[in-house]
Amino acid sequence: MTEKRTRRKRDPERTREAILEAAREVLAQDGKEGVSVVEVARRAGVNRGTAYQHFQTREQLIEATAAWVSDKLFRAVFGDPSELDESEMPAGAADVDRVNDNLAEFAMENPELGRIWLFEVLSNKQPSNDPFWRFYESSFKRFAKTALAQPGIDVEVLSVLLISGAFIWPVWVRSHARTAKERHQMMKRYTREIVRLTMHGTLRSERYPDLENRLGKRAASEESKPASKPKRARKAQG
Amino acid sequence: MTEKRTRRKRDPERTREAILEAAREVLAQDGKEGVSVVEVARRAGVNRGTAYQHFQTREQLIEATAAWVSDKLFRAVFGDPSELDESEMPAGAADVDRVNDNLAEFAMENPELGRIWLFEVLSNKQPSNDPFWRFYESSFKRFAKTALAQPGIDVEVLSVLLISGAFIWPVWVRSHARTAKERHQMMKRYTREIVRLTMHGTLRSERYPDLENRLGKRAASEESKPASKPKRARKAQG
DNA sequence: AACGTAGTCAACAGTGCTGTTCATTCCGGA
DNA sequence: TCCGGAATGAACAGCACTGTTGACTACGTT
Repeated sequence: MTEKRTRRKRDPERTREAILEAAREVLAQDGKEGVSVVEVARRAGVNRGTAYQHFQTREQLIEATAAWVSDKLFRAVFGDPSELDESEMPAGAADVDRVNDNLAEFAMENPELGRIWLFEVLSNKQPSNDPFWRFYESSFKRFAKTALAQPGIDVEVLSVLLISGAFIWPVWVRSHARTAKERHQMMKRYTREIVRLTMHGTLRSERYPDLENRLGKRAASEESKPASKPKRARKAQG
Repeated sequence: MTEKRTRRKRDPERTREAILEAAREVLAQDGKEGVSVVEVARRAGVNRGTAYQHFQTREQLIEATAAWVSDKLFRAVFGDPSELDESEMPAGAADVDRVNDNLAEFAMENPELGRIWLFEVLSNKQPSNDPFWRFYESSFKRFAKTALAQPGIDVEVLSVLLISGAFIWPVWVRSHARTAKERHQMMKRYTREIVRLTMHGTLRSERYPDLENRLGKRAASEESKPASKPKRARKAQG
């Protein structure tokens, strides 16, 4: 049962990768506090001592893993960071659309990776420091300024919404999408709904003059009740 | 420095609550694997032995905490579960709107609670078993069937999107919203953008016949390339 | 005033992890 | 062929936590 030692081929880089890969797994499964060097080494099929040769401490291992994940994500969605010049980036709807497609695809193919990244970013004090997130938001911002976009978009809110959704959809869906084909279908469903939503929303707006009013008075609204108890949903103007 | 014992007033219920409250904190901060009975007791200002009197094992403590959070969420958004009869629930747009408002408010007032709940649910094999999530989705489903809704909505995708967003927005925003007033403003920004999005989307749809086409062929689309490498965003049809 | 019990305290064995050290093996490139 | 370094293995002290026990203390109720 002890499926023991085949001594690892001597190849520092691959070994390092193997350790990071295992760390990624554990991180995805048990979260930051659940990562132990013992467990990571075990999964990587590597001696604990070896792990300590590559990463001085547990903290550094976790950090390196997070950075590694972040980099993978950025590259998958935007390509090589070194060839990127933000000032000359296009901002058409098709670009935004393509970014969202890339994102959805990456998230669907790497559910755990996405989850790790999201949780990790959100547990920082300054989530907006993450390169991917900054880049995503700023490209959206450029688009929102064009005449092609609807007026009055709150880019920050929308970015949070779309990024969160892209990463959480695959996690949600993983129970009923095991094959590549199924994953592809689920990815399509997601991107399609995003397109539909961005094109038409969910309400037939002509029927809701009162909601339109609510949009009128912008965030400035302070007078309204501070509200605390759940306002029970009652019969509508249907 | 040792801010020692003031022996706790004898009140089992409050003590239990205090422990759950502390467990919630730790859970929010360090995740499931980060919860230790020692730390929880410490934060609750309670002897470790006392914690073990209320919860037999660490596992049970965590479980109880998760259940407690889930219940709080449901009540905050939908009210008392016992008075709820799904068959006679209304499904107007105003109801959906109100549910989203309640959700946004709760999430904004309890960022950690929301985060815990979301992560906890997503780490289950069958996330859709969660009462809140089921209820949310089914009420949305009823709405989508009415003539007030846009046609072709993918309710499941949209539910994931909106629930995720509602919980993650506060986490995202917490760094720049410390006072109740700021939180309220942030909450308003969020709900406003959701209303705007559901009313108008983000694109001026009349300008994008090709995207419209993409909506035409439904999820059935299989012929398209399996796609793996990031399609670099290039100049659009602007 | 007395009893039952919530809460405190200290000690214990057991477990699993961290970080370190040292000896050993063996691979690959010079 | 030989040497440096990659990888293994084992051992160690130290720490933090789990669960359990037994003795204690003070509070609230009856």
